[in-house]
Amino acid sequence: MNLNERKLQILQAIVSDFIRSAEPIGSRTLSRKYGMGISPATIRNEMADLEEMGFLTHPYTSAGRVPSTKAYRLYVDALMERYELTKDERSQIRKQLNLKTLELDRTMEHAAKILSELTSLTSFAMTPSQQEDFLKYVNIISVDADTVVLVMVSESGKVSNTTLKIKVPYKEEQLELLAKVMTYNYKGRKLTDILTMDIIRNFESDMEAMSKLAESIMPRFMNTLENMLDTELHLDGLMNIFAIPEYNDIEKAKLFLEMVNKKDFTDILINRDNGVIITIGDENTEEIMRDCSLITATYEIDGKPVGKLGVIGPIRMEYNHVTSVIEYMTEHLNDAFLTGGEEDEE
Amino acid sequence: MNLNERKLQILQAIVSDFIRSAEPIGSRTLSRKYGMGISPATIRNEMADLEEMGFLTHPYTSAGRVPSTKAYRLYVDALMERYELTKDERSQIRKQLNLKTLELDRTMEHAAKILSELTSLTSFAMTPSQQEDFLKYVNIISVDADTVVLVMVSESGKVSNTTLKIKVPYKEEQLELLAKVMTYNYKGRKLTDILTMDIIRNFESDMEAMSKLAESIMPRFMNTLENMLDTELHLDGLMNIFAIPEYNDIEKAKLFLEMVNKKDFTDILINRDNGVIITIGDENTEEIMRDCSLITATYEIDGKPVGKLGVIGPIRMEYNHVTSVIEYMTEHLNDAFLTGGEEDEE
DNA sequence: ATTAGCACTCACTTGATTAGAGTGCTAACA
DNA sequence: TGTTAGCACTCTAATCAAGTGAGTGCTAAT
Repeated sequence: MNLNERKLQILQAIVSDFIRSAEPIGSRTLSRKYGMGISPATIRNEMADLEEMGFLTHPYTSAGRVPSTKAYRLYVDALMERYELTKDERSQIRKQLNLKTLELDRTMEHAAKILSELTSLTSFAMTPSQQEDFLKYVNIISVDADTVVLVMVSESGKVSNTTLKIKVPYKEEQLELLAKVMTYNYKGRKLTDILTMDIIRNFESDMEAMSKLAESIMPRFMNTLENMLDTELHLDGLMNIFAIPEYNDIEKAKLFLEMVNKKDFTDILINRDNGVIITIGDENTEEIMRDCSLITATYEIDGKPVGKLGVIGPIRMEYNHVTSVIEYMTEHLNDAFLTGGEEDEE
Repeated sequence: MNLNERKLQILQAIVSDFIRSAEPIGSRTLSRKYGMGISPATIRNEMADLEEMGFLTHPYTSAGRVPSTKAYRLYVDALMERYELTKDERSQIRKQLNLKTLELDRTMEHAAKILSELTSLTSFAMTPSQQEDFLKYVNIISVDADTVVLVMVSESGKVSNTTLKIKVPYKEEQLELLAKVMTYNYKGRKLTDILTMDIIRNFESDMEAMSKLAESIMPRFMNTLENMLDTELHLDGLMNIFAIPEYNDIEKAKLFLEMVNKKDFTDILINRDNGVIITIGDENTEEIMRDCSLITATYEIDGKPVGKLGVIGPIRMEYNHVTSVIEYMTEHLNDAFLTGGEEDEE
């Protein structure tokens, strides 16, 4: 038995109808709705075949048919027709991504927001991992008699700061000097290298006069450095889950929301391949995501893949629409980062 | 008709029972459970009185009684017995609040987390409004040929930074000088004043050589300054809502989650009085919060009330427990800020 | 190969019945 | 006069039976 043209047509109709309605669809309805010149009985026969081949299932004997993961996969790979973004959608994306700031964090926040608005799903955007980043500048600013702010800037422009109390007496000039020395020592080093460098010890002992001061600052310095390496995940459209019939069950909605808020979820995203990746239902290896579909895409800076964005929702999602939006967005993000916010003014 | 001792006792029993069980309670059950030596019939009579006085209601003729807002109010003001925190609870609070950092943001995040964990409710913590803050230091750091990071530190230790592209050519020394001039000009000024100062214009025209540079930086400087003035709200325990029977309805849970995520909610919190404030059900003026109770408290820095934290949940919440936790936390926060993170090490 | 016809299945709706918890009222009691 | 026992009554929630309708699978006719 093989998939002839008619079978594909029927399967296509079932999948796209089910994506819209979330209701199992029967032979009679299908025949009426998509009047393809064949009787319900014929459709029934074809459906039986498709079921045997694993593309359809039955919730119970006399319910309509429901597509299986395999059917969605075929649909995504071959059956679905490409969705052309409307003018409004395009302009909304361009407008919102038209970066006012070069700050990745805020841009990503925006990206997630647009994505969830356009797809009515839960979206996410990850800032890039900074593993390959270099330290650029360190400064220590005195705020108070015993309080200082430590500011670090990385090559990629990420800024991190931390406030701490100094328990040893110090002079402003000492801070300034220390900051200069730190900058001098660590400038151009990979953040990850600094964390493992012995240089810190040397440094501390070298500078007799300021060793106490350095001692009280270094642990926090390292700590903040570590934080700079963390990727950050922005979620948006969390509440969209409530509009989806599949999650019209309090328990399911809860599990979903807990899942995406867990750290595991970030890890899952980090470990996904680059490019636009769609995993449907039980194609997901993680047990908890078995009745979701996940679409992720990579965006690039200077042609290097650095962060990810995408959506997560029910298996029954509008794959064509969602992928179109995501593709358009990543292209536009890439551009935005390349041109470097040329349009930085009102 | 007035509230004699027995009526109060009965009311107290009803409220505390209902807080635990969420089920309307009848005379017979009450008599059995809290064996207060009077028969169900007598309790019924008293209940009828209490109902007439507006302390109890009936969901329908033959259901048990349910406390009204008025009853909760009386309960909170006079009836409930103080809850003593357990050793575990105390130590958990102290441990978690034992600030490793002096950063308000992170501390508040922690505070919200503890609060939601201990109360099983949705909690929040607000960073203080910076209206009374002063600018301390400005620096401009070159990251790239045409990219700079603007760093600002306020007296209170809040650090804000923003990255921007400079379209005019510049030298590192110019940046340094500009930063120095800006610091010199704005240091010690109230953030809000700087925003309205004419001084910017003067400054820009005074420094012929760098006016172009300044021009491209100033708008963003002002912008970031504005952001520094914003209060930030940390929410935690959002998912706790799903464990509460009152919100076992997908629609209600949704409304609740949307409410606390709206900006309005922050405004409501900002506008509340200082100290520990409890508003119960329809005591809340905001329509949307009519079937919630809100408990907020203020914490202080140097004896000055600056931020708020609290919980929001169903009217039927453990007021005694929650208020004890909140009180202990605010005290401890006050201390923590006063001593200034003395215990800043492992 | 396609289709009409038919018996059958199964979730869902509706209505009726019942059990149970609780109330309000009255009359008896201490 | 306050308290209590007794009783009729009310209302929800759970259970059950019957009916409805969309859908299926199979068979026989086209």
